[in-house]
Amino acid sequence: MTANGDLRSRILEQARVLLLKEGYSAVSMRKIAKAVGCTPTSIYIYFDNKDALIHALIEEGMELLAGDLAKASAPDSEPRARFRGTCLAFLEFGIQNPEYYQIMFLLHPEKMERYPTDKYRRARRNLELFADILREVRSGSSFDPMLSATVLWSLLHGAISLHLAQRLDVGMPASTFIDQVVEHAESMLLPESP
Amino acid sequence: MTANGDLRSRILEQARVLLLKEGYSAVSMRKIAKAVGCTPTSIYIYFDNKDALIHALIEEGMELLAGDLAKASAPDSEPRARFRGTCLAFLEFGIQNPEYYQIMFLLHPEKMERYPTDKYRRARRNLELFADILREVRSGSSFDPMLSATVLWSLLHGAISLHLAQRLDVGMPASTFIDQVVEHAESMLLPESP
Amino acid sequence: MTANGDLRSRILEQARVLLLKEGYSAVSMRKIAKAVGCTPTSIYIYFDNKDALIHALIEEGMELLAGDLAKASAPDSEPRARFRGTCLAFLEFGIQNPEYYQIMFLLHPEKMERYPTDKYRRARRNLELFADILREVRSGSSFDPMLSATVLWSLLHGAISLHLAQRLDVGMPASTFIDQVVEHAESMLLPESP
Amino acid sequence: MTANGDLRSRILEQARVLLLKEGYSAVSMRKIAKAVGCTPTSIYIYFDNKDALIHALIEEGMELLAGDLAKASAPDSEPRARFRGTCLAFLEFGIQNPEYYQIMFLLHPEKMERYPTDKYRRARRNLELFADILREVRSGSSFDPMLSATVLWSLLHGAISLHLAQRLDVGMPASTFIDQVVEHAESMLLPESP
DNA sequence: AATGAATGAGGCTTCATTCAT
DNA sequence: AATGAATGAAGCCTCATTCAT
Repeated sequence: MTANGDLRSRILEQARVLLLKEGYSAVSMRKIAKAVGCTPTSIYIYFDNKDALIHALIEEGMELLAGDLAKASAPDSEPRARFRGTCLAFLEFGIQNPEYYQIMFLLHPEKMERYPTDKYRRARRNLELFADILREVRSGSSFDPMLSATVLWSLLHGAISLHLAQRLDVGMPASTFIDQVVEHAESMLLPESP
Repeated sequence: MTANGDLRSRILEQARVLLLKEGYSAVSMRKIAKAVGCTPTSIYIYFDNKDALIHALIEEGMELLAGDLAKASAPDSEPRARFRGTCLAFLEFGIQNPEYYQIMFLLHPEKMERYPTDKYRRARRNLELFADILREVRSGSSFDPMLSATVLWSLLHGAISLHLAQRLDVGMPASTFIDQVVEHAESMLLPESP
Repeated sequence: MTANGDLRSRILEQARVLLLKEGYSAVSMRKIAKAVGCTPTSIYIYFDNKDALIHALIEEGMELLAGDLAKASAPDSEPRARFRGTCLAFLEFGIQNPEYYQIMFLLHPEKMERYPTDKYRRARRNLELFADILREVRSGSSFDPMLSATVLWSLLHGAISLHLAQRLDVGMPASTFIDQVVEHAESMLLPESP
Repeated sequence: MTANGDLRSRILEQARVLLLKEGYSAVSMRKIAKAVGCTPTSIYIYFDNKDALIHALIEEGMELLAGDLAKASAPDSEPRARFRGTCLAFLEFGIQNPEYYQIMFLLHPEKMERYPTDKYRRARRNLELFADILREVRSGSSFDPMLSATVLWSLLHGAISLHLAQRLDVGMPASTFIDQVVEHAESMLLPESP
């Protein structure tokens, strides 16, 4: 029983694996159960329904992303470096964890009817983090930090989305693209270095 | 007799409506048929299968977008204005036609197995359009136009995606956000105007 | 129009091709129409329904088989040779024309509800042919020719059926098997040659 | 609660009944479910898919036939009697269990795509049984037992097939025909008894 | 804590056929 | 002589979920 973790976490794990391998619409209670080695019914012991399971997964992803971003934005470095580092951390989270990213940011709320709205507020915090960094790095100049953070988020989100949807030029390595995105983010938001 | 217009276009229309109201995964042959007021079988008179139907919709969307972009990028105006106009046109297309945008740019190719690859090339042309405009507006400076166009596309795509997913600050009017995105796009890609 | 025969015969031809390529249950009015290059509706001009089409095909097959058997049983040769030749002709008809053989002898009458019973009588004539040959070759001895012919038919039919169902030993060439069947037929029905 | 017996065997039973009444191609999951009194979905609890259901039926038939043949070929009788008895047992199995015989020997492998090949090997064993008996009864004479067994099988199979397809002379009682087949089998394969 | 049995709804698709033109 | 439009029935199968045990 304790051998390979408790059932709840094994369910989440296999759901994630399935998500990664076959995409959201191919994830079903049945398939998860088969992958885990239990019955579909057992899943309902730990999760009210399929949405609740997905939400738990989103929760996990949020935690992970929050950790990555916190590390990258730690105030022990020069502001511009923190800006770059945080952008990079976000981009890399999306590219390294496509299954989390998909359910966290690519799923339409229409599919998440039963998702308690307050959970979404958590995503807002990432925005505030970006706003904070921008405030610091552009101290003095007059601008709307939340608005700029939103635009920045758009850029990063768009870059990840296109990459995950495999709609980017196939010839270009991901790392090159990511670097370029960060560079453009800088020239978009940071004052020309002296 | 049932109503007006030929069945084929009514099918496409209702498919679009459903797409808009309930999202891609809720669009089914049965539901379309019910919305149109015909039998599912009838749909197969006009479309080989579900994918073909979706692809016809994509085609329509591509046509529409191409028209919008062509108008906006017409060479009868000053380069910077064309840059702004084209960005705006893309953003507005996405926001005004969420159902088209979704199937055109948000669907994973995994769901589009039967989509002929040459159709995807058409999407690439939009990228080239942006690259052309960038080349013109930044003539002289050394940079990779396709790469910058890709980053620009990421920004625009990200902005539309977040808007469509209703993940933007609810307080802010869409037009404000759009304007800000275009402005940021300028400062990201255009040389500081003297 | 006259270029590639009239529609009726082209329909029959393509039905036969389909039957051969994909088996009975894959033959549909739609597929035939597509293969012919006309609409399913057009088929109904020449055939009342699907069964009628199949019956026409059966008719064709009966004609062909009758021809083959008539040639093989022509009274210009020695009785034993005619016996051998006629058996061989039947076996070869089945193996060379699996599509005809299938609908002529392997389809259950339950699927042929609308088949006029008098058509089946035609098949009986083949039986009589065998009976005639047996009568001749075993002139004098007392036996029931029709009964023996029926048993002979069973042997030949069984051999063809197993071959067509690919249930025979894969290692053995068809011609070897056929020869053996004829030889066994002889020892089953013909008096030991002096 | 619905009735008696566990659902799995009731499904198999009704499938058999349908097979008998309406033929293979009329056997559908829906019809089986309706006959049993459950939903089509329930069938999938016990069988992975339609083929698996049919294969289970084939399995049952194989078991039955194997039992019949084993009893008939038991080495407690005189060789010639065993020969006769085994032929008779095969013929009677086919005539008494038309629904089993149909799926076991009359279905084309093309319709049995998902049928594991090793299951077919089981059918081959019947052939070996006949070969063994022939070896014994014709000890001494030089002949190919497997080949002769195959021809014998053709005869028996053909006889059953024609009977099941109702293509035999309607006037003749089945038992007469069967007896004649066995007698002819003897004169085909056994040395003239002194 | 977990299962086995069952379901109703719905997924895409193909069938033979008809009817007005 | 031929078609285009349409249909109702049916094909296999998967879904999330529930309920009694």
